Formats: sequence, C-alpha cells, structure tokens
Amino acid sequence: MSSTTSSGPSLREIGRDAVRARITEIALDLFAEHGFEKVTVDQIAAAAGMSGRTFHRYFPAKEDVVVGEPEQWGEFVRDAFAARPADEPVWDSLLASFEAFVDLLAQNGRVQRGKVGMRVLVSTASLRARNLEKHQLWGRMLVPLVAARLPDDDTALRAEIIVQAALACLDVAFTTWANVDDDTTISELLERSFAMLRPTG
Amino acid sequence: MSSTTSSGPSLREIGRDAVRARITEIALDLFAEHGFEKVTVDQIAAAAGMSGRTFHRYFPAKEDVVVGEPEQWGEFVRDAFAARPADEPVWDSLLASFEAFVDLLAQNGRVQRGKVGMRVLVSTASLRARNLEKHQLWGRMLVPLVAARLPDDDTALRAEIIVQAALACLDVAFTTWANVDDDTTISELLERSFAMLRPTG
DNA sequence: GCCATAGCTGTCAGCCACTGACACAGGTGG
DNA sequence: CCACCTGTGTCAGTGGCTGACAGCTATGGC
Repeated sequence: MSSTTSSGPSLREIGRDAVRARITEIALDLFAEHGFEKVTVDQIAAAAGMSGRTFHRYFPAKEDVVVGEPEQWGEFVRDAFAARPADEPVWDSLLASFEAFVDLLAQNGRVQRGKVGMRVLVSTASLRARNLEKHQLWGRMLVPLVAARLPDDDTALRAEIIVQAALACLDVAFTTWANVDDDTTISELLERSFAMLRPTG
Repeated sequence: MSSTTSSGPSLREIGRDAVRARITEIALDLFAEHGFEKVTVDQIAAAAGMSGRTFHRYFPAKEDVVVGEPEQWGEFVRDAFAARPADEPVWDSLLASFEAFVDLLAQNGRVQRGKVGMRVLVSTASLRARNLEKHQLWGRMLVPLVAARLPDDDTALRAEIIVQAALACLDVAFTTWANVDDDTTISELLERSFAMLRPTG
C-alpha cells in the first residue's frame, strides 16, 4: 500500500476499501469477459493475489462484488428522502432522492465501470435476483417515511405501492441505460419513467 | 404407487405431477416449522422417501419447491392478457389477467397452502429473490404485448414501466395478503393496488 | 411368454460457494 | 523485548447441484 503518514483514525478502513475496490475491478473484468457463472471465486482471488478464503472475508457472497453494498447506499437514499421538504409530493421527493443517488455514483467515477457492471448484472439471473433483493431492502427503509407523509387512511398499502413503483422506475432506468449504447443519462431515463406513473392525486 | 388401471395416455405425467405435489407438501411443512434454510434437501428427500438426487430430478433448485413453475404460469398470464379486447386500456387488461391468475390458484386449492408458502417465501431472502426472478420472466413475456397496444412513441420504455409497476402491485398484493390474518382476498388487494397507480392517460 | 427399450431411481464422485477453526506472519504499543 | 491485534493461508467440512453409471420396472413388439 502507500506510505503516506497523513491522517490516522481509520487507516485500516482505507486499506480495506482499497482492497475491495481492487477486487471489484479485477472481478468485473473477468465477469465481462467470461461471464459471471464461468468465473470461480478462486480464480478471482488468484488474479487478485489472495486465497479464496480471503476473498470471502471482503465479500460474503460472489454476487456482492457486482451488486455492491445495498445497506450503505440505502441509507443514503433514505436520508436524502428525509431531507426533502415535508410538503413536497412524495413522488417528487422519491425522484429527487434517486437522482441524488445517481449523482453520487457519477461523482465516484463508478459510472464508467458501472455500465460494465450493469451489463453483467442484467445478463445473469442470480445477479438480477440479488439486485432486486437490494431494492426490497431499500423499500423497507423508505416505506415508513413515505407512509408518514401520506394524509389519508390506508397509508400502509399506499406507501408500499408507491415505493415499489418508484423502485421499478429506478430498475427500468438503470437497465435501459445499460442496454443502450448512446450517452443518454440515467437521470433523463429516470425522469421519463417517473413521469409515466406520476399519480393524479 | 397406486394400482388403478384407468387411463393410459400420459400416465407418467400424472404420476410425475403427483410426486411433485407430494414433495411440495412435505417440504412446505418442514420449511414452515424449521425455516427454509435450516432444512436440507436430503432431509426433504428422506421425508418423501427418496434420495437427494431424485429430489433434484423433480426440482432443479431447492427454491423451486416454494416458488413453483414460473414459466407455465407466466404463459397463462400472457395468454390471458392476449385474450383481452384490444381497445381495453392496458392497465385494465393487466389487472384482469392477474385476477384470472389468482382465480386459477384458488381453483387448484393452492390458496390454503399458498398462504403458508407465501409466508415462508416473504421471510427468506433467497426465496424472495427467486420469486422476483419469476416476475422478471413474466415481464419479458408481457412487455411485447403491452408495447403493441400503446399508441405513441417511446413504447419500449413505457411498456416496461407499466408492466413493472403492475408486477409490483401483484407482489405487494400477495405479500400483504400473506402477512394479514383476516380473510381479505387477494383480488381486493390487487384492485386497490392497481387503483393507486392507474395512469391518467 | 420373451426380449428390447425407455423411464425412474440410487449410488458414487465431483465441483463450487461458503464457513469455522487453527496457526502463522506482520506491525503496534507497552 | 514482549504481548497484542489484524490479516492471511491452510485445512476440513457442509450443502446445493450435476454428470456418469448401473439396476429395476413397466411398456410394447414379436
């Protein structure tokens, strides 16, 4: 690793994140070339100069290399939603929260590699499944906040539907973006998707 | 198994379906009692009087015992949608198709056991994932038909969004139904869910 | 009645993802 | 110099899943 002697608190954290990023990079290349299922964990580990056991100390499951850390990003989206003005229509708040998430990915430079990752993702059943699990997790984090903003009765079912529909929009936007070669932005696809379902009331 | 000498054409098919049903029954009981992940395939097989290898000849994956045969039911839903009048709003056609599917389950008497199955399903991550994969399969079957009915441009993205939103409604309806103790019907939940997203145009 | 065939089954061996336990190397702080 | 903590490799084991082989049984032609 590097030998800079700057900050001190979470030096180990930094190293850990760097290793994770390196594994992700190597694994994504292998997946893109040979397909997710044809690449074994031991192959990834060998290419990264470690044992298979150590790989699993960084990623509990092989799928997590592609899907990422849903918990962490889910918290970001939840906080972004919570920071929205309380009198804003929930649909608009959800759109804004998702766009903040997309911007966050863009800042990290993950978008370039993200397109490769998304193409691997949408072409592998078990990865799609794992990704949809992530959406369910986000849903469980968002539904209470959305329900709290709804006025009338039946907030439980309505909040669930709204959140699931919004997540479906997010999924469609990402999937479409990954499958298209031009440089249409995710934000644009997201806005068009949301516009189609914007509720009347 | 039995010694009745009735019809002859697809006798093996009948036997095969019967065995599948029996495995499902036994496995669901075990899952409900001990949890999906604590029950091994070999345990199910032993309880059903067969080897683990034979279990996998009936169900390619352990999850398929709970999730069922998505391909088959997906074709039913697709055909139900195709049978709807071409001038009906797609949203209404989708609702009607899903209700036909729910009725089909009710006729087969699967609903009673279905509630047990759904509770196992929603409480296990890998099962939720597999079930969402099923939805994706249905989506791929429905999107072309929906797109063909849309008038304007941009039918690809719009059809995708409509179908995904409808499937989200179906998922919420089933999940809510499984988690509630009263005898609210799935159809009722489905109609309420659809009503919330019914597009203006 | 006899045999060929096809379908179902069990057994065995093996792959792969994943996990727990243990030992060893490295740097850190006393 | 000595604990100590962390990261790692190795080993062994579990569980899902698959391919190959062999035996058993029911079906169909003769």
